[in-house]
Amino acid sequence: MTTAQDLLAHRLKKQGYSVTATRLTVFKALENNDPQSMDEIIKKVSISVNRASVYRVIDLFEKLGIVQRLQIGWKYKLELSNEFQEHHHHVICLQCGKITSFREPENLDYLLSKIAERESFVLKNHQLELQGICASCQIKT
Amino acid sequence: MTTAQDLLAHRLKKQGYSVTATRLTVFKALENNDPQSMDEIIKKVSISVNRASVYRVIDLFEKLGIVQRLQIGWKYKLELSNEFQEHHHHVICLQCGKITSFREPENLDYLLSKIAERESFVLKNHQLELQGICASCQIKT
DNA sequence: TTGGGTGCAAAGCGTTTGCAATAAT
DNA sequence: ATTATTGCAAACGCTTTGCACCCAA
Repeated sequence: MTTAQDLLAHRLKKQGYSVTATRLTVFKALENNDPQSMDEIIKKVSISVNRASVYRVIDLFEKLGIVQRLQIGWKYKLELSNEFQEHHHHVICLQCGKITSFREPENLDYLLSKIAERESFVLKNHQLELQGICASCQIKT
Repeated sequence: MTTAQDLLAHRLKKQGYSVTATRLTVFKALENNDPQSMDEIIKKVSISVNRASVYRVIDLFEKLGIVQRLQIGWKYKLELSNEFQEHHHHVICLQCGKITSFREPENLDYLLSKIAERESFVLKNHQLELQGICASCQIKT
């Protein structure tokens, strides 16, 4: 069985980067988690990893397509990319900031391929983000 | 005939804000333009408007739903929101950064309303952004 | 062994803020 | 006249960088 961490190690080596404790630690902080702010990640690993290194690791991970950033209101958050967890989208509550994930809607791919074709683009990636008011915030007011 | 600037003035007054030269200037810098970085806007109006004021105006505009921000790679860009120019989405070329707009795809609203319902969210807004390689960059390589 | 990776502290840069001057209603 | 708005310059906070040390291959 291949774990996500094996996949990470393989990916790093393939691109000529070392598999280090620092990189594994940051990866674990991201694994199986909702999108997190840089600050949350830094706090989570701060016992063993320096702030500057977190930035460097995230930079590298993004360059290698291991993490992706997501705009949540004014700030961005980070999460593992599609290869490391199933491709999905988000609904964000405008009131409490709660983030819920949902799977790729069925017809979306077809919809997007048509658009890309019309615009003469070769499609590489896409984001679909929804904002609204979540169930519990609807009750509150 | 009602121009976009009339609409802006009306919107400001309705919410209890003054219609000032500064706000009009920033608005004009945004009008009929592709998404711009904060820096581009600042440069464009710098003869008459101070940097700090641009930030304050953009803040206000965003709070009032007049502008929206858009994540383009690492940085964000700003453009007028749906009320001031037709609701639309973007395709961004990963190679040259060119941004092309396209209209709301036909079935998208229905698709999204179903998702929102399933997640018990009241839908308020959404973004759909595509990334790919544009026609002229496809030729280059 | 040796070149990439990391910690540390300092620098950089986009953004925000306090305050006095100015303009809008 | 009164209150909101703006310019200015300083402060702030997130992010990046230079350098010496350390560790993976």
